[in-house]
Amino acid sequence: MLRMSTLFLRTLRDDPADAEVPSHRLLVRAGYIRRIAAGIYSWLPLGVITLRNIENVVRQEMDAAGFQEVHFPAMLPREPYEQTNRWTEYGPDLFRLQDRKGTDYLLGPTHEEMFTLMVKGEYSSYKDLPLSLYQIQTKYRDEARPRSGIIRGREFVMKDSYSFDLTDEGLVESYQRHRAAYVKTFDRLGMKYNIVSAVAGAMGGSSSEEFLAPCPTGEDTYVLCPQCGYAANVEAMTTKVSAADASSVGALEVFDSPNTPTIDSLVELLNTKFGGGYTGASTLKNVMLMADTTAISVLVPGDREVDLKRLQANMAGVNEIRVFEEADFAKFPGLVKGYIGPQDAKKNGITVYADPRIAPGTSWVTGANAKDKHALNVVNGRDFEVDHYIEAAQIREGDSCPSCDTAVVIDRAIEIGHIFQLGRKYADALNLTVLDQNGKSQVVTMGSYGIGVSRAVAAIAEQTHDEIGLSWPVEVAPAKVHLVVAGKDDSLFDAAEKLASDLESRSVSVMLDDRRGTSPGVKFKDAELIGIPIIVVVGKALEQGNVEVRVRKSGEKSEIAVALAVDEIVKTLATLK
RNA sequence: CGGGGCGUAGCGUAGUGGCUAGCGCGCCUGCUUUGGGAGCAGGAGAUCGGGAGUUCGAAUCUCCCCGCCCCGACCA
Repeated sequence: MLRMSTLFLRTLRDDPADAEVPSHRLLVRAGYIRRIAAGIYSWLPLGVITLRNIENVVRQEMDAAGFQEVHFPAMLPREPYEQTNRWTEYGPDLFRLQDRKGTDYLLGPTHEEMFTLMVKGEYSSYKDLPLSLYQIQTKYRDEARPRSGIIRGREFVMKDSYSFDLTDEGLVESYQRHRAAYVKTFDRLGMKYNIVSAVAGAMGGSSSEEFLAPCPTGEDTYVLCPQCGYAANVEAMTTKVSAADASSVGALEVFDSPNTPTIDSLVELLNTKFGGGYTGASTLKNVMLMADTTAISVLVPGDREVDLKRLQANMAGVNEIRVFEEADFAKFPGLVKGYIGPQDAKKNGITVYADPRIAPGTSWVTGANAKDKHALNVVNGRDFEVDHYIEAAQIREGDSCPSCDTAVVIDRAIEIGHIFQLGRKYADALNLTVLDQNGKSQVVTMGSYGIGVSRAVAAIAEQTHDEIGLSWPVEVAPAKVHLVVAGKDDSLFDAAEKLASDLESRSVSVMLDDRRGTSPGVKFKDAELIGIPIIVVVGKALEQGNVEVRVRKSGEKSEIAVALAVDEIVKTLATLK
């Protein structure tokens, strides 16, 4: 039982000045967390209990799925990360340190290497597979910009699992088992979430999905189809455009277009010169970029920007994409800034990437590779060639769903889970092999699965709070019942003590506000701020032998005879999520 | 890393060169009060982020440094 008379807790009446998003503001005000440094937080008793509750739900569901818990240190030696090249690849996001002898260590940002090596150390037969291991552990990433309280911290608690299989089919099965376990976990945590397709990215995996908790303060943008349920991270959204028939399009025509540095000014000129009907979407934008050391041009419709994040996510093996600078243009004298078209790309030694919207046979207005000149009727496949099609254009609300053509909606969310099929990258690098039935050595294939446990505290707070405070789902709350003594009479305190122990004997955890001399108003405000799902008031109604039961989320109140209160509360709890 | 903002008691803040750095919340003592952040009286609590400088005099002006927040870049 938590007693407020002695609980290490101080609620704040004012919002902390450094907190902006609701979860951060309320978790600090209600005394769950305190900031220590940018992106680094301490957990006070209420916070620790809440975090543990989430951990336990996660742990129970992992165990129920047959995955086994292990634990690694947070501080790790350099060598394994050297072998997978991540000591270098991870870059400045990796916290590094040295011991007294000058030997390098790191604080683990994720533990693929350690899990791979652990399995390698114990297992060497196909008979031992499949295997899934997990841990709940503190991770460290020196984020360029920690933000939004515990939504993106530099130290955070994560559950990470890894599956080990002999075959690709086995990997798919392990992946599905993790997916199912995640569904159960997030359901129990009372979260709203969408499972969206994600880009596997540099990790080299094939299939990847994210569990996104929708909320306005989320940092991830995703599309959702209201018709068929298609959901994808913006980066993974695909565009379905069919080829056009260009046989009736006239020959390419170059025309004078002075002073048309922008798409708008070009469209205006087109409409004056060639009659109405031209829009930004009629024009073809040529964006020059450096993909590592290669100069590329990316084609998108003139009314859309290139989404560098999407482009990068879809460009395997490229570390850095940046826009052309003056020095780059200087190296390609054939490119006339502001008047670039794909027609001469080959001649200029430029690799052409095009968004799928630039379908074969489509006809465009674009630069003519000469100052103050544009070209009309520039047809893909006839007047220029595309080397690679790639999802590059910015996605908009109303774009059509790739599976059913309905207009999609765009929403924001917090990423709370990510599952993906890693494949053999780490097993290869660290030489994790087992003998198969024929006695032949086979490289193991892996999956990797994460849940942001401390982030889930924030995500749940974001999704469930209201204007007066937090409002936890039953499984997560630091206690199930917040018992408030409203009044000064000893009989009230005695009745509350009795009710509290009766509840606890029925496994209903209680936080008892047994503070003497604290006014009822203060106790009510605190209860609402702290967000325990049921608030029971032992006060003036006791004269009639009643207590008042309030449901935090709905605000419903009812008076119940003390004798019936425990049963009634147990019943009410069962109806709440 | 680029842009913007900020740093005064545990929290929220006032104070643009001049007296002992002010107020609210919280905290301590006493009395009163107890169903919606109580009242009165008394009290404790500050290296004004740090350093250097300008000045008779600096929280306030100048320079350097540190830290924090927001937007963007970045982020399996």
